[in-house]
This record gives sequence, structure tokens and C-alpha cells, in this order.
Amino acid sequence: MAERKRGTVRDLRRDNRSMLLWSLYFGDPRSRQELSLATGLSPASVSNVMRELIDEGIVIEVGNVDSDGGRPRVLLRVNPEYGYVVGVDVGETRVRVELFDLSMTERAKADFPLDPLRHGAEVVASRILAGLAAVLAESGIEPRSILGVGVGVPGTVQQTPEVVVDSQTFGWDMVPFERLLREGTGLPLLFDNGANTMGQAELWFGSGRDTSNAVVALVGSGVGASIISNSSPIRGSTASAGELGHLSVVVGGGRTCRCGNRGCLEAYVGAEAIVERFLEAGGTVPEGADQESALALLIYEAEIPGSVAARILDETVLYLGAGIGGLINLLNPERIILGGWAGLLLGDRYLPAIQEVARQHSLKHPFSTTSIELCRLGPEAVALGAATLPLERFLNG
Amino acid sequence: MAERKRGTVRDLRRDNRSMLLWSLYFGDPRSRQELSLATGLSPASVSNVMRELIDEGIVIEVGNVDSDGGRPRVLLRVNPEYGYVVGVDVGETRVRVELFDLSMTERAKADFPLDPLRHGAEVVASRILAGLAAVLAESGIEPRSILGVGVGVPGTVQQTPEVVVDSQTFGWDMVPFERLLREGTGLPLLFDNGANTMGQAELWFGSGRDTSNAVVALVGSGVGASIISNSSPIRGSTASAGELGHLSVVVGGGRTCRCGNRGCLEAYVGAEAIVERFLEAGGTVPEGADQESALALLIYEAEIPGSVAARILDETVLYLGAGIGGLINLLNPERIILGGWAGLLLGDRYLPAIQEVARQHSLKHPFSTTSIELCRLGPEAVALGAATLPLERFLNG
DNA sequence: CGGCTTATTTCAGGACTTGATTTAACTCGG
DNA sequence: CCGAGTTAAATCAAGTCCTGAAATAAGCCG
Repeated sequence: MAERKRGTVRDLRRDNRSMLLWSLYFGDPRSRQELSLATGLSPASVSNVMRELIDEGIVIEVGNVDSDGGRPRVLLRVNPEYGYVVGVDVGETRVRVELFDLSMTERAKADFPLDPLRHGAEVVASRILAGLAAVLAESGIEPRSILGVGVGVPGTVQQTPEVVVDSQTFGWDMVPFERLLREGTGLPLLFDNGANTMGQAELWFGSGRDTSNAVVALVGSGVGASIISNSSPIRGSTASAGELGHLSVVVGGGRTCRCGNRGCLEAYVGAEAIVERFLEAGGTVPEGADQESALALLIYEAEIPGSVAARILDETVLYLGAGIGGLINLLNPERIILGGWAGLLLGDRYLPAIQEVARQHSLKHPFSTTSIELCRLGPEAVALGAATLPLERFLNG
Repeated sequence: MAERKRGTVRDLRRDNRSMLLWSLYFGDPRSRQELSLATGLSPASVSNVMRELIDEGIVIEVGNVDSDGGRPRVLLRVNPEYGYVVGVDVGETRVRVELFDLSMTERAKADFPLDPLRHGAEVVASRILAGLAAVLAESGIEPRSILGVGVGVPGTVQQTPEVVVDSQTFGWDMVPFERLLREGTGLPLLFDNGANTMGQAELWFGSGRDTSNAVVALVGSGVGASIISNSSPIRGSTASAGELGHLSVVVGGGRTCRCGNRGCLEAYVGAEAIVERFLEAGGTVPEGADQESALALLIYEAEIPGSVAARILDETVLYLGAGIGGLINLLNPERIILGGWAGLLLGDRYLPAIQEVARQHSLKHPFSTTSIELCRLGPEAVALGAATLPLERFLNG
């Protein structure tokens, strides 16, 4: 019902230029002719736009493929050295800053620990700025060639004129995070929820390539999701869509979730809940073990049929599969991508079982056209995905 | 990741023209100047496009509002008589065909019963064609001014080059429904699932006006939904998104649903299931009563505190509210619109209770920004919504 | 080396949008 | 009843952009 905003003949050029850039960025080096075919633009226009892009240094010619009799095609590609993008992963225990060139090859990385008790926005902001300085120094890249900085935060991001962040994990409420960072840098800043940036990374460079309808389900300590429909993420009216963890899977009862409700998916499938259920059922984990090693151990123990661990994990698989089945029914995605550290741990061992449960909990037709896969990009993907924010901005012109 | 398809300077005009048409169609009559303001296009362009539209008879001038000293503005509006659209509602027991002018005022209507045992696609197609002839005759409108025919079918619609329909209720499997109708008419044909057309009607003309993120939940004998994100419906990869009814709300148990699984939302909330549960719990309904009157009676009986009916309906409200809560968490819509004949029956009496349960089953923030309302348009909306399909095509040019 | 083939570039033409400038259509005060 | 004042719409002269056709470039092959 809303209408795309266009208007002048100049916007047209910007759009065509952007279309060509996208096409060139994703996909092998191509000749002008092939680009013309791929985008539907006339060869003349492709030629014009490409001259522009080459003059600006954004696109470069890389070799030419000789045909059998005829002028050889000149292959073009986006110049990976034209500019650089920075991705920031704000985690619970550390801030990670990574610098990539345009081909998303990592050029520098910096980690700064966060005191778990001091999550003040100023502290986090100063860590990010320090990280930024560190990667710039390490890579020797001048700030002027940085196209932008993307920041993935553990909370919801309100894209108001000046970005405001709410974070339950950090106890942030309407924090003007953009302003805080703005004081320390003049670079373009972009923000999104960490789960979303991870989803975007997976969508662009991982298991979600060439997919336009997908759900990336992230199972860590809690459970989140990033829903992509028509190649763009669904954010909802206040940017908090994707709260898969608090879907009710046991209505009118069930375990109490940390959100206060009962019967949430997260109360069964989140790593925290899994370990808790294991302990309640009489299992034990080594003293002082963190969640990650506890879960790994649990999965190891579950190899023994009939063990407590096996029972707990079977149940976990049941709930997770049911949740995925629900997503399939509701959204009919082409692909479900399971990620997050706990998701990968579980998926490595139980993916077939999860698929089977999902099948049982979804309709035949949508299930048969959905593939359920694991993330390909590990947890570092948050920073990579954050870096796609400025990349996207760049590709759109 | 995909890029809008644009290209030539002519597409630009088409887009601007379309933008102006949309703006003019939704909203009061406006002057060129106001349109320029509203769309961001220059007054000159608005003038040009409007001349075109007026010449073609699509837009007409309606009065002019005099200002205090100065040339009066000429108010423009879309000419409701420029063309007509037809909406077809293919229900389980009848085919309804309605003809509207561009202001969506009904001009003619025809109902043809369907033998519940004979749902062959040829039969349905012939009924539609008969209905088409009937509304044309009744209204006296010549076929050439019909902009198109939208058909809402009870099943999933594959928008392949030639539309193919699967319908569980009719036992259709890959029926080339478009081809069947095409044999009887030369008019443009457009198809969609009936729940979607209803959702679209509600979104354009009902409770969803000026909303771009909404879910229309339809409770009838079964339960479906139409999800709107960013002003456009989510269809999923094979156009079967929105199957809310088969979301698991009782994992690892629960009632058996007609889909074969257990614990589906529909097994608790669909009218069929409600009545069934009532009977199982010892309630009785008059012999030979249809679902609709049975449910109405049940709701009436539930006024007696502690009655079986009250208990069943409380439970129904619980599951429905939980399902809605899940939608809120997952999609963070601005509005949830409850419809369908059973949904309206329930909602009339229980909306506050449903809202309360939804609140309990969703996170605080997304819930607080969502309103849960009833459909405004009754069940006839299916045909109205179907008619919006050609209307949309028309507005897009 | 010259004919042949295919990729790019150049060019003239046509379509658009736009800011500035006119023209149109009223109001109001004297 | 006229003319100044005011606001809306139309017209105009640039300036952009895309496109098909024609020209040019850059190789192959015999």
C-alpha cells in the first residue's frame, strides 16, 4: 500500500547503478555484455555506468576471456580495495571489532573484554572506539577509506533519527547509543540487533545464499530468530520481530521461562534451560563448568541410550523441531538455518532428528519445500553481518 | 539482496504515475498542489501526469475549494466510473461473484450454490463464469470496462506462468484453474487464497487501514492467517505461508488435529474443534444444528458460570490468546485483526479476555505496541478482497 | 594480411523531471 | 466595477538518462 520513493531521472541512474553493483558484487567477475543480459539494461547503459564506476575506482577490469573469433570480453569486478567496512559484535563478555575489505576478507581484528558487571553504555562505547582505533592502526588503513561501521548489539534497535537501543541483557533502556559513539568518530554508523546481523551474514555469505525466504534460528543461551521474506528481514513495527524464544509451546502449563511466562520455547531449548533441566532430572555437571562445556558434555553423555542426558536432549529436540515446524507452517520459508553456539552443538549431532520432528509438526506441502540446515559461519558471523550494514549502504549508493 | 526491476526513463513515469494514483485513491480528493506535497514530485510533473490521467478519464475534477484570495485549487479524484472490478469468493458451499466500481461500491452480486459433493474444478469454473455473466447483465456494464477479475479460492495458489491451485477442502491437486476459466472469458484473471484476499480487504478498507505490519487471523471451521509486513503480504516460497492453524501449542501431546498431527492450534480453536470438545465434555447441541448455530449457542450457554460451555470457551480463549501472543513475539505487528465467522463470534464476547491472554503470552514491549481488534468487514470481505487484486493491478498501471 | 566475429563505445533521438516563468482564476478594498 | 494582491496550475527551457543503431575495437582464422 505504501509506494516506493522514486522521482527524478537521477534516482533512476542511482538505482540502475546500484542494481549493477549488486549484480557484480554477488557473482563471478562478468563482462559488460553479461551484465546487460543479467540486469535487463541496455549494453549502452551498462557501458556508461561502468565507465563511471571504473573512473571512481569502485570497479576494476580483471583480465579478459577470449572468445573464438571476436573481441574478447573484459571481465569486471568490484575493487575489493576501494574501501573497507567495519563490523562490531557487542557480546555479553566482550566487544569484537573486525575490519574487512570489500570482498569481506578480514584485515584486522580487535577484542576487548567487558566486565560482566559493568555494562554501562559509555563503557561499551569506549571499548568500541578503542577497537576501532586498534583495527585502523593494525591494518594501516586511513579512516577516509572506511565506508562505515556496523554494530550488532544484544537488544532491540529503534531506527529513530538517532538510533536508540534497548537491551535486556545489558539493562539498557532507551540508550542513545549512536550519540555516544558519534562523539568519538565521524564515520557513518549503522546499528542492528546481533541476531539480525548474524542472520544477514548467513544469508549473504553462508547457508542462505541465493535464498529469498529464510529463517535463521539462533540457539544460544536463549533463542532468537531472524526472518527473511522477499530478501529482506522482517523487523516488525518496532523492530523487535523474531522473538522465537518466547513462542508458547506448552499452553496452559509448562516450565517457567526467564521472561516470567510459562511454556516458552526458550524454557526448553535455550542452553541455559537445557542444563537446568538436566540438573533437575538428577544429572550433574562439573563444578564451575560454563554453559558451553556443560552442554557439550551433556551431548557426549547422551550417547549412552537411556541416560538422563539422552532423555533431556530428546525432549529438547522435540521442542526445537516443533518450533521449527511452526515456523514452516507460518512462514513457508525456503530454508531454515539453525545456528548459535548451542544450535550448532545440537545440530551437529541431532539435525536429522530435528528435521524429522519438524516434519511431524508441519504440513506436508510446506515442509517438503523447506530445507533445514546448519549455519555455515560460526559465531564470528555477528561481526561479519554487522559489517554488511555499511556494505549494503555502499551497494545501494 | 534482490533488486527492484526498473530501468528506462519510461518506467520512471509509470512509477510516478502509479504513486500518484495510489495517493489519490486512498485519501480524500486533493489538488495537484497537495499531491505534489504528498508525493514529493514537482508540481510540474504532477500537472503533466494529471493531464494524462484526466485525458484518459481515470481522474476527474470534482469541485474546487476557494482560498482567501487566489486561484482556487481544483480537487481531483479517481473516477469511480472509469472501470469496474469483479471479485469472486469460492466458498465450500457456494460461489459468490460481486462487481464493484472503482470506489468499491457494489454494483451487482450473484450467488451460485455448490453441491458439497461435487467440487470438480470444471463445475466451479462454470459457476464462476455464470456468475460473471449474471453480474454483467444485472449491472448493464460492458465487459470492456471490466479491469479484471480477482478470484479467492480455498487453497494455495501457485503463481506460476499459468496459475495452479491446490485445495485440500476441494480435493484439488495442481488444478490448472486459470486455464479452465480462461476458456470462458478474455478478462484479466487474478488469483489468491481466500484468507489472503480477506486479509487484503481488511487491510485496505477495514481495521487495517494505515497499517503496514499486521496479521489478520481468520477463525472459521479451521484457522488461518494472512501476514502483512511492510505493507505487503508474506507468501513464503511456495505461497502457503499463514498456516496459523497448525502451529503446535501443545508439544508432545494434545488433541489430534484433522491434519493428523497432535496439539495444533486448530484442534482447540477452530469452530469444528470447539464444538467437538464441547460434546466430548458432555455438552449437547440441538440435533442437526450447523457449526455456526452450535457455536453461537455454546457462547450463549457459557454465560452460566461454571457450565461446560464456559469451561470449553475459556480454554479456547486461552489457546487463541496464546497463539496471538506467539504472533506478536515472532512478527511484532502493529495490529492483530481477528476475523472469520467463528473469530467474530468469539471476539464479540471474549475480545478482552483474548487480549489479556495474549498479553500473558508475549513479551512486554512488542505487546504494548500491538493492538488486537476485530475485523470490520464481515465474511463478504473475501469477494471484496478478491476484487482488490485487479484494483491493485490497475493502480500499479 | 584481410575477412569474419563479437564486445564496447559513440551518437542521435526521444522521454522525463525540474526550477523558473507565465498564465489563470479568484478575493478584496476602494 | 476595476485593479492590486494572491495562490494554483500550466508552460518552457534546461539538463539527465536510457536506448537502438551505427561505428569502432580487438581478437580469430585461414
